[in-house]
Amino acid sequence: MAGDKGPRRAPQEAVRAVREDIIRGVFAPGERLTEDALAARYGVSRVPVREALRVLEAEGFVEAKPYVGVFVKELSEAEAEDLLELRSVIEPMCAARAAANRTPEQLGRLKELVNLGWDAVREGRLEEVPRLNSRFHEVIAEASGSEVLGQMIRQLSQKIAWVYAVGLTLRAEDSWREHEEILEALAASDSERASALLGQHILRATTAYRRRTRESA
Amino acid sequence: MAGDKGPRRAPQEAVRAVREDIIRGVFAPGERLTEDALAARYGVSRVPVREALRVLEAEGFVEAKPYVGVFVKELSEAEAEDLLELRSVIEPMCAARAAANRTPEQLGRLKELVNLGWDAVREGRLEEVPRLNSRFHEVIAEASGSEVLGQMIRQLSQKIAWVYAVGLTLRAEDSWREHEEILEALAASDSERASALLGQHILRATTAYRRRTRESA
DNA sequence: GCCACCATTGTCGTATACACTCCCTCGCCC
DNA sequence: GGGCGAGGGAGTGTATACGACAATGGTGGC
Repeated sequence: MAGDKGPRRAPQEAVRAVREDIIRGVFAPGERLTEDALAARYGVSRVPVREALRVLEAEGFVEAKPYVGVFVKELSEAEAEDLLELRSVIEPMCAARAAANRTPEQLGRLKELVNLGWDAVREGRLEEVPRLNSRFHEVIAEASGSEVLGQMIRQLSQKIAWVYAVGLTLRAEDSWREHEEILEALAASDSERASALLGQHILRATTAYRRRTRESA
Repeated sequence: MAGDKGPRRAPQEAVRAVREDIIRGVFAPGERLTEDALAARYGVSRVPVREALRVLEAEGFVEAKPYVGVFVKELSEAEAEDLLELRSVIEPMCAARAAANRTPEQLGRLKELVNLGWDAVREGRLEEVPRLNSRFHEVIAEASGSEVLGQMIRQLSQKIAWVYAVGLTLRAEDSWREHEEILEALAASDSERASALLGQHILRATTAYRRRTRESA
């Protein structure tokens, strides 16, 4: 099943697969992940799985206890707040550089993502929205031109997506309307406007998250 | 040498060891790291070394090319700027929470680090200063109480130390005097002062770095 | 003399096999 | 009947072995 497509780079694929499954909620927080089960699930040996789990541990998605096993981490309310606050200061910085350094190719990908996002929202396929949301922000990070900044944002964005997925998804239409405005600013190479819009965008997302978590409490 | 002490967790030690060697300049940027050589260097097999290299790749210290090998990354001027700017916004946030959540034990460790730092500076052992510097900031991150924030700062701090180590170390006395003042603010549970001082501290460090890199250019 | 092609070598990628540790269960003793 | 200790099972940690790919050097042809 998994061995027919790409025998070249198994661990990298395993990292993506496990991380996606964690974000999508296939593996619940606190759940124990056995190397053997994951190896069977992805049709590879234990060695690539081990490497993948190590990477995910470094990224903060799982926690490994020696001779016991790896467990999916549990996000507390406080940590979710930290993630959102962190993003609220880093993303505007990123957007300002993206407006200056973006390439036409990246702009095209952003346009495509905005279209896909709108379609998903209109057709009610809300389970696809968080992933598109993450990708939109990842491309902006890539467009900033800074590899360090991009890597930081990438990890952060993935964790944010996780937080959102755990607590369901709301505020989808507004979010994608704002994405569209940000795209326009990037197309016009307007650094200040892009930075300001992204700041507002994150602020509203943060507020929405807080309101939602307080409702559930 | 390595097999007699702890048979429990070899890869974690390998990660620390390789990262330290990269930061200390034992492995120069662009240098090729062979798994076999590292395995022999630390007295373990290739498997733990592979896991360690994967973690370091996720952290951004090395880059792996399939079937070719792993290479120590090369930091550009722009990326160094990004790291410093990133720290300048994250650390004050971290200091404010540390002032509120610190434990007496953590405060004690900070005091000890300040003393060690002063001693190292006075006795002219400047090669030890970057590591103490990193640890000071890492303990503050730990004292913030946020695991997510702590992990972010930890990675960031290590890369900053790397940047500093590559371009030699200056401004040592001022840095540790400022560390002492920050410590006082933390002891007094003064969130605002701690945050403000750390902001100044990072700003001055950034300025010093920029000046130094422009002098060398 | 120069360029292209091929063999060789070195290194990574993966699978298999074994040793050690933790946890759970069963039996024994108090 | 309850608590404690030993034994077995499950799973991780590590080492070894083999296959796959890229880089390099040599040889043949042009």
